[in-house]
Amino acid sequence: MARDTLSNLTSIQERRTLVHDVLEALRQAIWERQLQPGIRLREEELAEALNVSRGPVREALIQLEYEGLVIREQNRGASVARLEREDLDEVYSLRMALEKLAVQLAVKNHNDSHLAQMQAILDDMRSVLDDTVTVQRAADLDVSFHEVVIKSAQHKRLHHFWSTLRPQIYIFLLSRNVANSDFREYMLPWHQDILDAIRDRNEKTALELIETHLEASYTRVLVSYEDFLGADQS
Amino acid sequence: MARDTLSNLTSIQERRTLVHDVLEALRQAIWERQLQPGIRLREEELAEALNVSRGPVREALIQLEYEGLVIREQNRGASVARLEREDLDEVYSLRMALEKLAVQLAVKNHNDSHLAQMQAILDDMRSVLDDTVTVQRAADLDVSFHEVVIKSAQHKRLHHFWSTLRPQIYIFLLSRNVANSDFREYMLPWHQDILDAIRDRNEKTALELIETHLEASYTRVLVSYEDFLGADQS
DNA sequence: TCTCTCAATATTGTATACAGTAAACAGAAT
DNA sequence: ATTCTGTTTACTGTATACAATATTGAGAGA
Repeated sequence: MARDTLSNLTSIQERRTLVHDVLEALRQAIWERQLQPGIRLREEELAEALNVSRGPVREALIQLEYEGLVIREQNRGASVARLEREDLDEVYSLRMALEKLAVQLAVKNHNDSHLAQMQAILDDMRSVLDDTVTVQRAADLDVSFHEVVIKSAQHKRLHHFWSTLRPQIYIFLLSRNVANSDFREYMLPWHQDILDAIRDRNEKTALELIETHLEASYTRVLVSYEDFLGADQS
Repeated sequence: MARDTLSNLTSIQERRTLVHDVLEALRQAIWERQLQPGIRLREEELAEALNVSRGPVREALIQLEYEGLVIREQNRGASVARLEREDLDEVYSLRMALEKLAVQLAVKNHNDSHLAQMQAILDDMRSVLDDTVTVQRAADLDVSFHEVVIKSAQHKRLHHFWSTLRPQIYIFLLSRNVANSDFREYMLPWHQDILDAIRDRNEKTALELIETHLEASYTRVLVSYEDFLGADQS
């Protein structure tokens, strides 16, 4: 059999573990607010609901604690984290520090594949501009772009740290009101500029852009997230 | 009973879990190279050696993976991470990004307790200068000081991220040759300067100092760690 | 009525047992 | 000799069962 034939096969999906499935289920439930902030997460209850045993659930909860979506206390179990305004500040200040480092390295270390991935996401953004875009879709595209930037830095630990922050970033982005024009107006050009600066290996510009972009993102999210928190008190 | 009386009691030691004990045992064994890089860590073997069941061992291995001391692969188990030169680069570049942010915040957010803790560590450094200092003691003091700086930033997630990096930082610092004079000559004055800048709320100076200090630390560790890796090939 | 004590209960922490996967090896076919 | 294939083995992934802890509530005493 010719090698060419083989190389055309799409690689089989990597075998998944129950921990992985539980993680996805819980993250999504938290994102969608089916599991509201403060609610207790009993291992056995979750295990029954998801048709698995306590072991995988327990491991998933440990990882969710790392991701900041869950709080765990000794002998008292886990609960969904309440993300307050200070948490938004923490996440964005850390994000800023990590992404500044990422951009500096990306300018040096990116390859064509990274640029192509970024461009593909920008194309997706452009293609959905006319449609009615859901917050989820907008947040997906936004987070995805930044993740490629992080990847293009080729720094394993940086990527790992940022990935830990990602689920929380996603939560904050979900609070954005898509009816507002920020997505339509700014999402595409901002990210395009960042991509250009990375492609041109212009470190100074890239740094300035990521800084401005994240500051602006923070300001916008702050407003919508405080509305969100306020509306939640009911 | 008067409140004053109560507040004088030293808080009882927090009840420890087996995961905690296993973590300490494994970290120490890795630091002391009883568990050498690359060696396989079988859950059952470790469980027997430590007189616990596989559960706590498994959870400890998950956390050690987060700390970069252990590699885990699907259905293939865990092994002690091999920290190469690139890993040193990654750890130090991340450290730099995190500690720069920390110092900026520390200048604003520190309190008297933090300053006192830093000063206490400097006093310890001074008191051991004449003695023969072990690498462990030197690394302990060094890492401890930086941890207080991080704490004084009052940023939970920053502290958590840095703590994840700490065990690796410690490993690299352990490679320093204490016979060299760097510890005696530089350890104390450098850290003293950083403390002073934080106390004086001089952000610009504090930032410059932490940057210079970490660059210098990196350069010195790089030399000794490459010797260390080289000697290890035997 | 309030506080304290003590049992009952619920839930996590830990141990053990079973199932599934992947590497290692031996033997057969070429 | 070398490659393939089936079987074994060793280990992790998962489930279940037991122990320890913390919270709750009811009753006794002040």
